[in-house]
Amino acid sequence: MQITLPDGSHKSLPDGASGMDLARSISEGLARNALAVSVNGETRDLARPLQDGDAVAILTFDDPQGKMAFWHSSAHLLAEALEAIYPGITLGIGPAIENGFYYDVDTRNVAGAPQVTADDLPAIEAKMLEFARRDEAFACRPVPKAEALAYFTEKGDPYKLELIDGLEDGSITFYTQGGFTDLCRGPHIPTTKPIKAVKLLTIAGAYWRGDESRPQLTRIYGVSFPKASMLTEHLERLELARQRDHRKLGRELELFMFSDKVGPGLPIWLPRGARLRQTLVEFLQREQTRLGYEPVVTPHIGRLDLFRTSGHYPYYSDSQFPPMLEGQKGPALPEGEDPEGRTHAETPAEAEEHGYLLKPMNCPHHTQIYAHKPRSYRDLPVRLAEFGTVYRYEQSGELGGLTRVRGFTQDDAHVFCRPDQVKDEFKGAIALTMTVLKALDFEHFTAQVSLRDPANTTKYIGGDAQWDAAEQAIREAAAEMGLETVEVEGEAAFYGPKLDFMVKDALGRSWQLGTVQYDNNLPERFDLTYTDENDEKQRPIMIHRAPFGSLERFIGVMIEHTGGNFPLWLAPLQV
RNA sequence: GCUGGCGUAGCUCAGUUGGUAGAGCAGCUGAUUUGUAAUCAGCAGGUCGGGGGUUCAAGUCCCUCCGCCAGCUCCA
Repeated sequence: MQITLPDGSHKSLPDGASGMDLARSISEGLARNALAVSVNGETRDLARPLQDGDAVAILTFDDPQGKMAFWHSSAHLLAEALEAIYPGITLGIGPAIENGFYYDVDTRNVAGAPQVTADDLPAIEAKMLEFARRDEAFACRPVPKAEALAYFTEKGDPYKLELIDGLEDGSITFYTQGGFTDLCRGPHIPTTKPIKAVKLLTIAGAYWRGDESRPQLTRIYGVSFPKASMLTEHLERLELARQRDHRKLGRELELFMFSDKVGPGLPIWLPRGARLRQTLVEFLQREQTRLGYEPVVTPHIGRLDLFRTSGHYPYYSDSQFPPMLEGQKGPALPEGEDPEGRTHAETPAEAEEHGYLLKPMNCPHHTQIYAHKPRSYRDLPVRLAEFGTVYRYEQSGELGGLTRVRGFTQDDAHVFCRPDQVKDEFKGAIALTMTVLKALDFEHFTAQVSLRDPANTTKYIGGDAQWDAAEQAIREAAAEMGLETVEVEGEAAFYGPKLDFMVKDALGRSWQLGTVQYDNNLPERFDLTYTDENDEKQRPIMIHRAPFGSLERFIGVMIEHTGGNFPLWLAPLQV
């Protein structure tokens, strides 16, 4: 049969040839830089014979699908090399990711139970390249479930068995290259040959299936390219990114510091950093004043009762600094979970405790400002803004630079409004956030709408109708502001859906900056009301919003975004 | 919190098989006034993250805390 390729050239294949055959023939030199083919847009399951009318595309490394197939194939190559060097090693999963690939492995059953360390990586790379040069095909074959189980039982690989257990019989495929066979859906490049340059970058622990209670595997991260020069460029880009790391620039530009004596995750602003920060604050304050926000100021601590009412104490004790108790110290907190995934319910002894808590957020305080006098529907929306410093006891392993800290200042505001004002308030908050990002030259950010988990609606408070309305209001507000969003189910807070702005740092890690959140929980808990036009009490909706998110994280990301070359109006050191 | 790596002057680093700490830059003093970070000379600066142990002797070995980094888990 005659295949017409996208570049207009023709290729003869025997009748009944499959997509795999085509891929194989292309890799033999028909098309330059070809890595893979897709048939009708699909890169998997190419075993089917090609038919007239099939749309065939040749994928190169520049095509996202081609790149993914390339990296995924590199992950298999990594596994093959590891098996060769560490006989008896057991394998978890090995996918392609945004910037390369990884494989999770367990060396417990290897003779001597060696740890794979960074020193071992060059030898593994060498082995991968050695295998790659053999030009082995990535051969796909469907396997009945029973046979798949038998294969990995024989091989002694519990992780693969667990994976197969969760698969439908008939949907299982194996990929084999050389002497290595893996459970895999594909897609892969036709042969190992194009993998010309490999760099294994880091090694880290990762829980099996992301579950803290399961064994921790060794995860080996790497990248690979079809040309050595591409790897060199990639590594140079990584190095440039490291030069922009805000922790490095923050020290060199004398913007902020940390002190072991003060404590981990507690940034200290140096004169230049404080000046920069102050300029940002003044900028946002001006914008907010124009938009009808009213500044308020509240203390850094509050009574335990305030946080009992808000629900933050003691449920989230794990992520808070311990309370300052008056009188006797309270009992140790018991283990346990409640349906909302909170740490534990309050014991009678704890309910008797009196004392104060460093505020983990500003909202409970702000509810008291709203509640200090009767509110009319004519007063709404009430917009209370505060640059409020909050304290959260983040896990030690999570701290890093300015992007994840234990004490930080939110450019917080809470809007108390009527249900019919929700959409407009979201629009206002989105507009403000976009204004801020634009003023600071952030062009590339994403926005995520976090919705309920449809599979588990019981953990959310409030009725379906209210949720539907809130989710719809956010969607419409974003659409009307021209904001492109990605919707993610199951990411909503238990008290309401939210909209988050995300940006990436120098190392490609995604951070949430600005946020707009719908809340029907705190108004209920604090029994907030307003009087409507019929002289009846109504419950306001509360909207939390922070265009920067936190000053610390925002400035951290901004340092990396600008490489320290701030817009002139922000530069702390002027000529 | 977990796995792994790391922790020597303000910064970047060197310190060989354990024998009582070095360099460059920055700083200070003096000289030089010279066309784009990087002139010359001199000086100062470290209880080698903290504590404990082994040893005649520890930056170097062991234990234990603390902190930093990568990833995982988490992120109200």
